[in-house]
Amino acid sequence: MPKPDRPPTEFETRVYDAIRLIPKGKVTTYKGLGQYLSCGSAQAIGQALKRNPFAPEAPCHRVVRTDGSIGGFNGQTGGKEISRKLRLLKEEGVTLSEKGLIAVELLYFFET
DNA sequence: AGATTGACTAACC
DNA sequence: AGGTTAGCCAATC
Repeated sequence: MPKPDRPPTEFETRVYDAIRLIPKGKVTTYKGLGQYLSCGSAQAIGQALKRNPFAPEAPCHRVVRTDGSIGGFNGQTGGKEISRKLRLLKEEGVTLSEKGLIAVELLYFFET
């Protein structure tokens, strides 16, 4: 309603394409994606992800912050949507603490 | 075309 | 340990 969808830009397409490569049970960070995309701004990545026009096809829930905290989901940085993200990850084998910190050996996909 | 925004980070205080 | 500042960069206003 508020804003009509628009065709994804080239940059966004690259982001979605990248996260699609993340296997189930693994995660990556905004920064890691940034390196893969040669983009020095993780924030720009986050912005691309928040729009996420491709629902489950682009597993944006597998992207977390560099410090291990959960990051955001569906436009929010806390609340209901975040809970959903946590649950999704847990079902995929990524155990998180209730605070959003990853409590297992991190299985980062991208990363140096 | 210029200013602002933001699912980020790192550096400082 | 927690709050602020500064840098980043694509999208949006």
